Amino acid sequence: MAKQKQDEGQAPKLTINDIARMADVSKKTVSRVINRSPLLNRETRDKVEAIIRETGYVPNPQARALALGRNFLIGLVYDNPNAQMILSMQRGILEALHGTEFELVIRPVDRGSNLVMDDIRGFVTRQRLFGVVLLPPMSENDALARMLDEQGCRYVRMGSAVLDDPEHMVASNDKEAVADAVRYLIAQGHRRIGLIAGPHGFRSAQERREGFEQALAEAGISLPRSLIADGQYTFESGLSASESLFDLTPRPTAIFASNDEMAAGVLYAARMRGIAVPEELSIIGFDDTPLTTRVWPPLSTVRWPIVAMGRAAALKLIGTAIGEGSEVNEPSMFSSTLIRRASVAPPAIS
Amino acid sequence: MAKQKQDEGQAPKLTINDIARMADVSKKTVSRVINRSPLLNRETRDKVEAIIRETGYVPNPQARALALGRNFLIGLVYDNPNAQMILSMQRGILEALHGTEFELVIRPVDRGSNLVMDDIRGFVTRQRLFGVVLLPPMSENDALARMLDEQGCRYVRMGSAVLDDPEHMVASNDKEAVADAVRYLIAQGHRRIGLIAGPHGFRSAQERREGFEQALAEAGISLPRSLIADGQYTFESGLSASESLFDLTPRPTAIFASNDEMAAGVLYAARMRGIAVPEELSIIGFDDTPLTTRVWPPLSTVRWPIVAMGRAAALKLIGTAIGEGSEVNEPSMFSSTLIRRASVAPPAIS
DNA sequence: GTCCCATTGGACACCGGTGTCATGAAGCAT
DNA sequence: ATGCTTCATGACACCGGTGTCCAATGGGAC
Repeated sequence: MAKQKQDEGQAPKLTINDIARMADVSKKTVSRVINRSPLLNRETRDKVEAIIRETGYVPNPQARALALGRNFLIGLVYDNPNAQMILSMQRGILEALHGTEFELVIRPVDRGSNLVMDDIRGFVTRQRLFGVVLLPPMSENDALARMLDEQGCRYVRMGSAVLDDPEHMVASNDKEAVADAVRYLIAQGHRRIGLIAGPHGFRSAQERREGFEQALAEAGISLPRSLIADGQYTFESGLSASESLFDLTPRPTAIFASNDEMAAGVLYAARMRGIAVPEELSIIGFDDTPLTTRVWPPLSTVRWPIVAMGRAAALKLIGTAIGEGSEVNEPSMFSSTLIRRASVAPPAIS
Repeated sequence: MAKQKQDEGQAPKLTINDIARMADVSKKTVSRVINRSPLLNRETRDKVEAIIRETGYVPNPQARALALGRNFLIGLVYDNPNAQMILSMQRGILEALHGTEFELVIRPVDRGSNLVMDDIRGFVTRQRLFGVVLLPPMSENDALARMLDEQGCRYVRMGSAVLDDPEHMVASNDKEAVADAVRYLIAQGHRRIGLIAGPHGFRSAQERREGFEQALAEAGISLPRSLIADGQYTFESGLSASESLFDLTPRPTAIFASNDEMAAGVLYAARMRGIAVPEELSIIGFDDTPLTTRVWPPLSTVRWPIVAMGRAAALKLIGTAIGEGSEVNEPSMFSSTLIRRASVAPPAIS
């Protein structure tokens, strides 16, 4: 059977012992070469390195992990409808991991389920993950953070929130960014501005709402409750939330949606009602997903540096591992910026 | 230092020896319990299981992998602009992996680079992956398949292609699905139908093109070369490809774009030119991404069962591992279906 | 009562690396 | 020439599981 496998042409896996034998040194010496130990004769090192290169030997990561008592797997935990965001995050994390021996293991979870906690616990303990990155809304769960601490699993939370714990948090200044966006609407002449808020319990939703309210307050514009509609960060919720805003008299001349999916919903709803964008209605979203440039007119939005934040999160995690005494100097707070596109114009003279 | 770590409240990791001591049996017996060995006294089993449950003991996967000579990591290799597709694929794979001890490790690669091959080789050998799922266009690389064979790494390719190797392939019938879509356009009365093809070298692009040509041939409609424009599966390429089709006289009354991104590009281009969709131009895309329902009018498209295909791919991979003699019976060929939305209408009477 | 077999559990080596410590050789001062 | 330190290397145990093989136990057939 074993022989048969060989016959299938599979390369027989080399071990450190094979290399040691070929180089006529002890396995420990080979181990020293692999780990760049400084107390090695240059000659010996070269000899062993040559053989490693020739044979294409790669140390077994499982054995290494076992001996070292830690492994090289980073987990990404998410529950989020925004595919583009998650993929960008994955990309950022992987950029940071590139060239290291870390790999990224992913785990989408179902926030709706009561078993999330157990699910994640199983995830980190079963594989003994080195660390995890938590995406919203998981990152807002403090019990989860405690559990990870207990399990001895490092973590970094991604959030659009206050920076209560820089070591474990990478955040963007959503509040200020939204305030900027709304100031822009006000500068264009809008006074009746609707908000489609994100789900209750999401810190990002709350931050964005506060930014919205702040900008209006600054300008001395009153904000009747009716101008705030609840959304769920989904296209459909944006669609139905707009309906209620459209029914108001007078109708708002601009709407800020707490994410792009909902902004697209607003645009779609406007189209169905025959409301011209941007002439009769200005729209601003949040996230700068590709969707914003696919629809007509392209949507103004707030862009946050997802990839850079993912990279920073990963570096925070592994920094403590590879950090040679140097502190982790990754920035923890990132700035979002307003992207101006054709979905905003001054309100029609009324 | 070690003590300090304890003080931080990290749960001390239990080993099989701890459990053995507590249960007053040998470690091998504990191992037997874990692996559900059938030749165990019921009493002993219960006793050990109780202790495992109480203590929350989880076997160290690295040690397990080392002893077993194989690990429990599945890789997903992709290079693809379609975020939604990749995420759906991840979801399908993870559904299949759920409840097993396998985890999913992801690796986006840059097809443009000459180092793709080395990159992937490094990926599978460094981590000694159990197997990988290859997404297009990686799945079309036969040299890659050979390399994986050599490395002793199982693989399953996802493709929209002929089923040359059911054991290693999960495919959808793109050709027939596209032919159906085009037949639908013909049935609506269209005779001048443009094609925006996918990138050269992509099997999916070729399949879709063949389906397109086949439907026209069936209907006895000639296809001048000018009605075929090249695209790159990106929104921008769809945009510019449409320009050349719009410049034709007479202008095509319908366009089939080989994916949704490009179809969205067509729609956008039409909007800029003031061409009404669907009155003056019908559009059909491919993939059924959420984008299709966000734009106006919603795009007709071809839906393929991504999640199910991902699940099938993963089951194929691990089936050989957990398969207790039972052959892997996952279907290898999946059907795509035409989704009719508002972007198609009979051509204007001309 | 004896023998044999089936059942159950344990001792031991092993997977492929790493840490600890000892050993031998070389370099230097005395 | 001797004694000491320094450097390079190797022997060996260990990480936490699993496979092999053998011993002990108990029950049934004779």
